[in-house]
Amino acid sequence: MYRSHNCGALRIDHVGQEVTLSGWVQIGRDLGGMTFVDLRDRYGITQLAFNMDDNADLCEQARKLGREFVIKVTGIVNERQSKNANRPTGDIEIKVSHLEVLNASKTPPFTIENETDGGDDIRMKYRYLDIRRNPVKENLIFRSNLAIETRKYLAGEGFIEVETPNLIKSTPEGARDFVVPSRMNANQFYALPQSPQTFKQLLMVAGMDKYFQIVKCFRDEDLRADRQPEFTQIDCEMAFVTREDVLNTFEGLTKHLFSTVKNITLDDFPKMSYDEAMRRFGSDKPDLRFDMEFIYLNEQLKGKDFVVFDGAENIIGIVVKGIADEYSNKDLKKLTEWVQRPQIGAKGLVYVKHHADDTIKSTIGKFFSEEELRSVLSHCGAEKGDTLFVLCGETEKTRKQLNELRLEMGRRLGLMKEGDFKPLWVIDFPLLEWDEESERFHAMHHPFTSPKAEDEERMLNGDHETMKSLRADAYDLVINGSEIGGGSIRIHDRELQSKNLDLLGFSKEEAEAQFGFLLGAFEYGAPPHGGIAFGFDRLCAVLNGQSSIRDFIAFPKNNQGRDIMIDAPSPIDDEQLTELRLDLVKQEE
RNA sequence: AGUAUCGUGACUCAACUGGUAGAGUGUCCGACUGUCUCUCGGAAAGUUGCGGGUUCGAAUCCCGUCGGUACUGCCA
Repeated sequence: MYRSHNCGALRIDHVGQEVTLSGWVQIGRDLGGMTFVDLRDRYGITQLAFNMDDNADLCEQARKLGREFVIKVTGIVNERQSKNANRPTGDIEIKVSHLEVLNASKTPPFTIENETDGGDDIRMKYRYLDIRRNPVKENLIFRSNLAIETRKYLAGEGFIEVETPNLIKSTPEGARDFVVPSRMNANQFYALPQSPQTFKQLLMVAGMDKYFQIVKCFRDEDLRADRQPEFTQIDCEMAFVTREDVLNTFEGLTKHLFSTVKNITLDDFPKMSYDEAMRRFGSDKPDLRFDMEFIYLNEQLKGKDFVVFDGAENIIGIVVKGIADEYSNKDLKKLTEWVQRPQIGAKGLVYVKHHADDTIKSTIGKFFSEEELRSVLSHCGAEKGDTLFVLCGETEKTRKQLNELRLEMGRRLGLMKEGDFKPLWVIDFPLLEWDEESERFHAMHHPFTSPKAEDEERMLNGDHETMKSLRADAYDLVINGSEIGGGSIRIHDRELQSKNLDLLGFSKEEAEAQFGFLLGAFEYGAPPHGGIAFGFDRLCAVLNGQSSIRDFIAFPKNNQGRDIMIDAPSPIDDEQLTELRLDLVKQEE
């Protein structure tokens, strides 16, 4: 027997019992006459006590233990003479009578402690040691709880979990596919799924009614802190539903998860159209933890012979509370440079400071009288101490830039408070997106998304401009400015689906070759259906107020998509290549 | 692919912006009978990622390269 209890289990009531514990040596404290060893496992830390007077040999053995040795001990639970209130097991210790080293350990490259993590590269290389650390360990436990509660809730709602294949067919739409050569079918390839999209729709045609799956998805695109090449979705599809049914189900799921895993009760989620989100916040995933809403200032600021404003399509501002006296000219210059960085690309930054002493200072003082500036400030609801920031230019770009500034100011002023959760449904996304480069439409969500019922007629007959204005029955859940997931009501009519593929630039033959199986299925009684998918990794991170999903994944990949620990991807044998009938092209430059 | 930033003992960082590479943690040795980040004494440990260049002199400046991270492009 390796253990009768774990290292987090023993309390004062166990005093007198003989127990056996196994675990890792966290640290030893050698006091000469006696030695204490902290024994750690997933559940906690228990102190082991060795005394020279009781058993000198054993005490000598304990002194020789190094960090991260795996040991097994047997002994009597004793009440401590000096207790440690900081640990759940702090009232007791084990008076060890038997010690066995199950496995020695080299000194780890970084110490297994909450704070003293090494750099990212060394943590990833020794991920199995990193996971021994409390923060990472707890993240993985949190993830597990979230998955278990998701299954509980959806099962309770009558959903069934169906697995879909990982070796599927490559499609040109959307992200790049990871591709797997087929040995048995020479010169042909599977693709790993970017999502189980078509399969879950086929399950609806198959009458499975309410499907879900916690499933790995794969996209061969560049990585970010919140993006991995393989990631996990809570994927779901329902038949005979409207948008409201889908939203209600997943609002219910989200509330359930917050309440069971975080003990937080969420109010009903507000809804906002895509257009409104873009207009008020310049983003399709606005962070509603703070306001700083956009204020449109064409009327107030145009026609005063300031060419920059007069030539702009739109002039938009935000009011930042209470920084007028805090931000020096130098600070504002730095902020201006910040918005001028190529990543944001604003031409300049106009500000109007309303100081606490009621004076006004502005970059556009030359072009506007003080009275005019005061009137603008009051139009914007700015008070003493506030600063109005203004960007101008082409509407879409300006909104995007001002969104970045808004988020930056929110960060600087500490308005993104930990423990504050502001969910939002963004609805009525555009159906199609015009891509200048390829001169064709892309599906904004995906090619199976249904237009809103009232737009269906226009979709069938409209011209190019009409197509740009079509709205889809598509929706995203946004929490604290992070896109948690999205979905749509799907097309279930063969003709409408064909039309949509046609708009997306597929010829009849291409459409048949790529999606024939789905179009065919639609001819055998496809029910109206819709669904949604949540990014599971991102949900874990957002619930914990973190922006990186890596520490919620046991073995994540780095920026280059590499697994540092196992060193993948890697070359393969010539034999394997031959078997797969693959030739490698020499890399040039 | 681009931009920014970082790379210094095992780990985390410092080194006055060009003038003898240091500290904490860890490791090793020794002392210590109630510690719990034990304490105290001592020791070992560095080709400053790599390759060039400028200079009397480079961790520091320049060029290149490799690697980490963040962002942009990209990601229905």
